[in-house]
Amino acid sequence: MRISELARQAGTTPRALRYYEEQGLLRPARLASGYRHYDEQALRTVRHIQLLLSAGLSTAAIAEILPCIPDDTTVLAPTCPELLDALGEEHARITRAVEGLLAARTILERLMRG
DNA sequence: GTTCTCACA
DNA sequence: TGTGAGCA
Repeated sequence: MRISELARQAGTTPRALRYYEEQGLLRPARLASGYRHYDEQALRTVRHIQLLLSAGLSTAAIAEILPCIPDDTTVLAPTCPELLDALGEEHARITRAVEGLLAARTILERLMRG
């Protein structure tokens, strides 16, 4: 399928798909016309990308994690043990971010109480 | 009509 | 990431 079709099925925009490619997250084939060509697998990959982005991961981190996710799975399988360290860092980063937000919320609550 | 690349305030 | 230009 072409870029607009994949974008439609994935609920995103062609712009975003080109960006993913630029970041090394997708490698669509090229038609003689120069148009990008995506297979059905691309849709699953895009969904994985969106899931990881929603988890707050950087495109760089996603580029490393993506190849460790089986093509046909919705769940993130621990196929690459060596990746656990990197994921642990992301987890720690998110934990720090959450703590920061909780602190910010506490300050706002105090301000609102007057 | 659709996609491509490149550039931008 | 959006938008527009200028092509093919």
